Amino acid sequence: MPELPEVETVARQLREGGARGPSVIGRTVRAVTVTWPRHIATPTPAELQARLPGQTVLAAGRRGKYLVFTLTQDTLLIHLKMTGDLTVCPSDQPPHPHDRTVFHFDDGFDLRFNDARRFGKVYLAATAQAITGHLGPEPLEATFGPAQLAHCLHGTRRALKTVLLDQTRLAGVGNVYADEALHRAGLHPLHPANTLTPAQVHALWRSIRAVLRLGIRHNGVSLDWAYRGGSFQNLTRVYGRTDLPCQTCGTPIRRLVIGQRSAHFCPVCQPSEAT
DNA sequence: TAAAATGTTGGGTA
DNA sequence: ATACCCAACATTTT
Repeated sequence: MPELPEVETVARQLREGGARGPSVIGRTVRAVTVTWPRHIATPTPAELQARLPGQTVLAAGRRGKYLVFTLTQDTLLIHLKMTGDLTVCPSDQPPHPHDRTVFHFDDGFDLRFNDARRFGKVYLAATAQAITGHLGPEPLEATFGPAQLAHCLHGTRRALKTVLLDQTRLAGVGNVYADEALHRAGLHPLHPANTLTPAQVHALWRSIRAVLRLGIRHNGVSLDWAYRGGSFQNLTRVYGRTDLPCQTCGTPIRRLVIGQRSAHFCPVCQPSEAT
């Protein structure tokens, strides 16, 4: 369940306690079970299992689509990729079918990383920066204004949709929220990124922030078995609505494949400028 | 059965 | 050197 609002929802729930179990803050790792070694991106599984015990969780947050846990010595980062989810529960609770990496705390609770597709990754590093240093700016930061978005779009003729998904240009936006933001801004997903007028950049900036905030308010998007607990899927205007009427103008929503990802848009509200 | 699904990365090509 | 495309990762669901 991977985009910024979904990751933000998980981070908040793990920090404050909630739908994913009690808070992780203040708990100390006793041991780590690794059932799928390739889940551990860095360091080696053995080294991770040696370094984590004894470290206490001091903070839980998010950078882009990475969950960031600040520990006593190191920083633990988790990327949920397509199907990952995290929950805190008593250690004696029976495991779920796709539990992969389990962090056992010394107080009888576990932090369980469930991941059907096994694309998720665990990182342990001295600083978060070592793992997230390549990411672009955070779209919801107070300092992220239209000028910062213009910089993200600068110097490439690639499709807007492709650039919005490029985490090194802008962190956190994924397939659902990119489509929704482009629809609200009235921009075609294939529009070349470096040809927007200042007014269009401003509209896109507002749309991105509005859509991400709305997603967070609704705890993200629930998609079948992969992620549960959110309701934003009921509010999408184009994503997953192929052939259904545009809620603005009634025209059937169309679907294109751009950069191996589906792009949903309204051909009337989001006209293609070129040719 | 074929197709598609929220994401990234690394290699090859132009 | 840079920009960009595409296969690969592994599983489930429709």
